[in-house]
Amino acid sequence: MGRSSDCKKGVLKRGPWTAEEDKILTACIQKHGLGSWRALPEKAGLQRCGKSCRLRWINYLRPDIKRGKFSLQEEQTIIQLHALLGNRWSVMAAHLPKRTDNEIKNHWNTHLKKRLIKMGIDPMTHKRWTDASRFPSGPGKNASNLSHMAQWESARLEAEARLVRESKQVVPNPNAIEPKYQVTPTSSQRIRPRCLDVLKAWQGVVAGMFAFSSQDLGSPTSTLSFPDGTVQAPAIGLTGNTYKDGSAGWEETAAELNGQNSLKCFEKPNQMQELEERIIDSNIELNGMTDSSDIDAWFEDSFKVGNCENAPITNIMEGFDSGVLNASMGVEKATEGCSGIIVENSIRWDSVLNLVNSSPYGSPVF
DNA sequence: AAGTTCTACAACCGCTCACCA
DNA sequence: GTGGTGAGCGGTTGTAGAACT
Repeated sequence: MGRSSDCKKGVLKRGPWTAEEDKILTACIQKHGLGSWRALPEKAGLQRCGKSCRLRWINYLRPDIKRGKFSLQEEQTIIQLHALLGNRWSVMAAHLPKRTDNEIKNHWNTHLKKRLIKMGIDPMTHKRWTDASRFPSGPGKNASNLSHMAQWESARLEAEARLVRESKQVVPNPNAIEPKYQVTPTSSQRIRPRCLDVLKAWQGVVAGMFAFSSQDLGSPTSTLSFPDGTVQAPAIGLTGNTYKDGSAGWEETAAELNGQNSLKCFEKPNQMQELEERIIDSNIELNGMTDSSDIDAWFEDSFKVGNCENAPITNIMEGFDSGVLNASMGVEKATEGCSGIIVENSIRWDSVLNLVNSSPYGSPVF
């Protein structure tokens, strides 16, 4: 199907937006709310197509956008999400509060992708180009992983489909803008899940791979320290977090855990309750790095060869039981897998790479 | 100082999907 | 069931400014 771009019709203005146009567009949206993008330019008196207005608003003018440099946490999250999701920028944006898909996409293409290439890592597969021996390639392991991956993918698709179904009944605002700008979506507006909860579950599982020692102060990766000290998990899209500039982040994500749509993929409510309580009670800790050379060094160091003898991937995947995502089990097993080891950055990133290698990326659904 | 190349990112384009008549 | 329409998504392009020669 498809249709021709309405931007081509007539003599509509194109190219960079002027401050005056921004002002007009913002004023119009403040006055009338978000309705039909197609009708908006005429309403506002702008010589732009609706599509252009939408893009300008979503990527630049929207009040809830955080601009500026990406934090290390954000970069880590992007890399991990990219490994899991591929180029699904909008889904990634849902996991990076106040960042737009366009911004994430640009940052990936201009920064992260290049850094990975520089380090000899294929940004598409997230595998090293050279040292293939580092990845177990025995048929048995592969078959095992594939089987688990199939389970995981099945569960993921099921949960995603369910969320989409449910989101059609509940009507959240898809734009996550300040209340004063919010409008009730029309029936024709598609409601997309703000955040795929199954990803949280995945991240919960992934969290088990990063049972960092509190002694590991050299890393900028934030960690969660649970009161009972049994499980530590990174704050990767899963929990509250604090950026190095002091601003709080991820509250929204944490808050979502309390929401009615949260973590429906967990069939056992007590598992989620436990996780939820731990998140709420957790102390967020961030080891900040401010110097860019430190950051580069860390980034490179993060991908240096290391090894965790008790490779957690298989264990984690075993946490999936017939499509039921048993995050708790995954965390425990993974934690156990590397217990007693002072986990260094290299090992941590090895885990990321290992995870990536076991991720369903590249399958038709991704 | 001038010309060239590189980089970052805003904006556009074409496609797909969901909704509706 | 079918086709038109609006909106969203991801890939790509255009361009301004920075860095380099």
